[in-house]
Amino acid sequence: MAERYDPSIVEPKWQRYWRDNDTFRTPDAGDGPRAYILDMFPYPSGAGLHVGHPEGYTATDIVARYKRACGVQVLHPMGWDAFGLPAEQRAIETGAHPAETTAANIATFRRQLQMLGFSYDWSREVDTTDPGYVKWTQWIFLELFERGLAYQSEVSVNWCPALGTVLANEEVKDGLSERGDHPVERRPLRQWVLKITEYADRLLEDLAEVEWPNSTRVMQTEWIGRSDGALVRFALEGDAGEAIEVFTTRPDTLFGATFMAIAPEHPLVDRLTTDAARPAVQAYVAAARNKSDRERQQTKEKSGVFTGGYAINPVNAAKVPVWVADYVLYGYGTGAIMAVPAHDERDFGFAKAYGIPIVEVVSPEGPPTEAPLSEPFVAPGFAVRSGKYDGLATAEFKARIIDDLEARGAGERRVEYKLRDWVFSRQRYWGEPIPIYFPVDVPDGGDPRRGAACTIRYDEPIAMRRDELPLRLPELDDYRPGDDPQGVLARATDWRFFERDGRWYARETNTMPQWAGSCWYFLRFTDPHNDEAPWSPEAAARWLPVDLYVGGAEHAVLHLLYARFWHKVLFDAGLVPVKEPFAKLVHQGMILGEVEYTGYRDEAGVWVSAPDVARRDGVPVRASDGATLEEVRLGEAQVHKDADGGFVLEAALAGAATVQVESRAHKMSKSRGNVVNPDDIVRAYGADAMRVYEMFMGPLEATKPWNAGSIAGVKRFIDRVWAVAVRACAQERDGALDEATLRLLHKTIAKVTEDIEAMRFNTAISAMMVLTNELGRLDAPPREAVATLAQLVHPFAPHLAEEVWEALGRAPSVQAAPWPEADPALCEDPEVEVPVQVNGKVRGRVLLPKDAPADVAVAAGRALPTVAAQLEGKTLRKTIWVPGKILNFIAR
RNA sequence: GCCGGGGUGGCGGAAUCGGCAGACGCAGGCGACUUAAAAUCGCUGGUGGUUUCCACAUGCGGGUUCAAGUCCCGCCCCCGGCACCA
Repeated sequence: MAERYDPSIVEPKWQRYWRDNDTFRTPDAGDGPRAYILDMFPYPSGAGLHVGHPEGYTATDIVARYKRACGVQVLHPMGWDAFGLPAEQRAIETGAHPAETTAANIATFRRQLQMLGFSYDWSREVDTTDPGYVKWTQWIFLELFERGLAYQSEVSVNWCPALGTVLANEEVKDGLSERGDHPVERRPLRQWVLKITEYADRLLEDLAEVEWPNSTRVMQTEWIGRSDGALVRFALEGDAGEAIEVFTTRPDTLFGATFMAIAPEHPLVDRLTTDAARPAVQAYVAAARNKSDRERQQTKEKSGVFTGGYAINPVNAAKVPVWVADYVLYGYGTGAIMAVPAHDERDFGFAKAYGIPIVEVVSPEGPPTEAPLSEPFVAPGFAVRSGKYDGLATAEFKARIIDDLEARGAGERRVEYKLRDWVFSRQRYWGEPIPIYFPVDVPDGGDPRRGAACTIRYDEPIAMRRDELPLRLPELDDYRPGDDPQGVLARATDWRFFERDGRWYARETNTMPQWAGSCWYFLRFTDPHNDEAPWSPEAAARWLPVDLYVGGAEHAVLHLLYARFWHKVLFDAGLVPVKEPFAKLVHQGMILGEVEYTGYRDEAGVWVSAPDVARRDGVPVRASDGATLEEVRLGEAQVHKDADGGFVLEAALAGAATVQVESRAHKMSKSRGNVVNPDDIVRAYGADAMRVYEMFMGPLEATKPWNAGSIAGVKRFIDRVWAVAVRACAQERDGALDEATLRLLHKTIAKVTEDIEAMRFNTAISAMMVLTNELGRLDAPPREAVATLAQLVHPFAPHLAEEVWEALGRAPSVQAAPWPEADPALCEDPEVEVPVQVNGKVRGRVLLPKDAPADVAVAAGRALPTVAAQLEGKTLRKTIWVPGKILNFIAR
C-alpha cells in the first residue's frame, strides 16, 4: 500500500466505485426506520460552487452516511433551483438562451458536488426548469386556482417605464431606480396573488410542532404578525348612516381617543373634509400619493392635516376631530385609527406636534396621574376616566368592552395580520408560465397575432386542462423587458394568442416567481420520475416529512413560509400525509473571508486610530473633520494585541502614538477579492480535507472566518490516519489492544456517535484526532482499532475511510459495515483523577476509585503536601466530597 | 427603538447537568532526524511573579454558592432580523 496518501488518486477512485455500485441508491422498498435528509437545493449560478455551499451539504452528508451505517433507509437527494434572473440577464447580454446557460451552470455545480464525494442519490436529481418538472409546478398552481387560492388583483407596484419592469422595494431609492436613476411610479397593475392569508393562523399554530431554530420561528411569527383586537365604528358627525371603522388592539383605551387619523388614500377623506380645509387636505393627499411607502416611512416625524370633520366616539358620544395623516397605513387594518396619545407612542408624537389633548385612561397603579404625561404609558394597567369601567385591569376591560360594543352593534372582535397575500406574478421570461388563458373579444376577421385591436377578458380566467401541461415558454429573439407591463411574454404574440372553436384566447403573460419551484421540490424528490402524478401517495407516505432540512438563515421567512403554505394546501387536498413539511431545520452559519487587519491613514500619511474613523457613503473619513482616509491592509506582523484588547499598529509603523486598527473578517465577495474557490482547495488538499475542515471550524450554526492555515492542520490529521493504517498493515502480527487503548476506543465511539446525533461535528473530529494521536504513539497499532477509526471517520472523510478499510482487507464498502457500538462498561474509568480544593481553589489532584467513600478521599486529599500546606494552622470547617468530581476543604 | 443570537489565549474554538478554564487545531518557541532545508516526529505553550510554588484571569460592575464561563441583577460592545402594522 502507498506510503503517502494522495487524494487526487484515491478520491476519484472511490467516487467511481460508489457510482458503479449504486452505493447510495435510495431503498424504495422494505421496512425499518427511514430518514429523509435534505439540503436546500442551490441556484446554479455562473460563478460555480462557493465554500458556503459545502458547509451545509457536508453536515447532511455526515448524517446520511451515519444513518445508513446504522441500518436506516435514507433519502438524500440533490437538485437545482434553476429559474431566476441571472440566466435571463446573461441571455440579454450574450444572446445565449437561458436554458443553455442554465444547463452549463448545472453541469459545473454537479461536477463540483460530485468531486466532494457527497452521497446523493443522483438518479433522483431534479431541475425546476425541466418541462417535466414545470408541468407539475403548473399542476399545483391549478390546484391553488381551483381552490380559490389564486386570484387576480390590482396591486400597487413599483413600475419603471424606462426599464420596462416592475421593481422590488429594495431596488428603488428616493423614487428613482437604483440601476440607472430612472423615475419609478407607483402603479396599480393586474397581478396574480396567492391567498396565503387564509392560512395565517395555521402557519402560526403549527410552528409549535416543528423542531426549528427559535430565531426562525420568531421571525415567521412576527412576519405573520397576528394581532387580536376589535373593529370599532365611529359614526360621522351629522351623518349617523356613515361611519369610520377602525381596528384597535386597545379597545380599553377608547375613552382616551382624542382624535382620529385616516390614511391619505382613505375613501372617506373627501366626505369628511370641510370646504375651509379642502385646499390643505388636497395638497397633503397629493404629496403623500407621490411618495413611496418607503419614503413615507423614512421620517419618523409625524405630519398630518385636520379635515375639519368630526366623528362620534361610540363609548361616550364625544366629538372627535378627524385628521389625515400618512403615518396611518392604508394597507393595514381599515386604513383608519382611533388615536390615543396617552397610551401610544405614535399618537403621542402626533398629538404633541399638533397640540391635541392627551388624556390618560390607563394608570399603572390605579389612581389617575394628575401631572401631564411626559411620555405615553403603553403597558397594561388599570382603567381611569373611563366611566363605569374605572378600575378594571386592561385585559378584563378589553374583553368586557368588546362584548358591550358587539351588543350595541358599534363594533366586534377582530383579528388582523401583517402578512399580506403573496404577489405571484413577474413580468420576466425565465420562470414558469402561468397555465391560465382568457377569452379575447376581436372584431370579425381580426387576428390579434397580427396586431388586430382586441379586448382581453381578464375577469374570465380559464384554467388549462391538466393534460395540456406543461405550458412551455416560447422562443424569443430578445429577452429584454419591454414597455408593456404585461411582461416579456406579451411580445410572443404567436404563443400568446390562439383560436379554438372559432373564438380567440390569450394566454397569461406573467410568469411565476423563483419561489414556485422550491415550494415543492422536496415532494418531487420522493418520486422524481413519475409521469402520472407529481408524486405517488405511497412515496409521500414513505418519506414525509423531511426529517432534517439544512440551509441558510436567509430563507428563514420567504422560502420556508411559502413552502409551508403550499404544503398545507396540498395537505388539505389530501395529497400529502403530514401538515408540516420540515420536521427539523438547521441553518448553517455563514463562512466569512480570512480575518483582515485594516489601518487608516490621511493624505499626509498620518495614521488615524480606528475609533476615530467614520464612514460616509462607504468611504472612510476622519470623524473630526471629514477628511478622506486611505485604507491600508496590514499583515499579522504589523499589528499586535493591546492591553485594552484591541489590535494596534507595531511601534515601527506607528511611532510613539497608539494607533488602533480594525480587525475583522468580511463576507466573501468578488470585489473584496477574498473569495475561496472549492476547486482550488480540493486540488491542494483533497475533498476530505475540505469537508473535515469546514466541519472542524466551529459549530455548524455559527458564522466563522476562513483560515487557510487551519486546513493544512486538518490535512495533517488525514495523513496521520493514513500513516497509522500503513503501520497497522505493515505488522507481521496484529498488535494487541491494551486496556487503555480499548477504553479510549470505546469512549471515542460513544463521543462521535453522540456528537453526530447532536450535529456537533467539530467536537466529534477533535475526539477522532485524540484517538488517532494515541494510536500513532503505539509501536503496533491494532488493526481492529484502526478499522473502527475508519468507520468513525467515514461520514466525515469518506474517501480516506474507504481506502483504509480496503487496505485492512475488509470487503468494500465501509458504508455497508454496521456502525460500531460503544460498550458502556469501557466508557467509564474505574479510577478517576479528582481535583482537591482548599477554599475553592485547586491545590492538587488524587487518583481515586470512582466510588471511593468520603473518608478514603479525605485521607488521600489531606495527604497531598500542597493541600497540607494550605490547611496548616487553619481550622477545618467543612468538607465537600462529590464522588468522582471534586473534593473541597473549607478551612479558616 | 423592538426582537433573536453572541462576547473565553495571538487566532478558530472546547468545557453538554454549578465541580480541574483553555480539549482539539492554527500560529509561535525549543529539540530530534538532515550537510542543509522542506516534510515528519517529540516537547512547550493564558498573563504576571520571588517559578517544585503563588497571585490574577472567560466583555464590564455587583450578587447567590463550599464552588460561577455556566445561575440572578444592572451595564457595554458585536452580528442578524424587524422597524410608524394601530
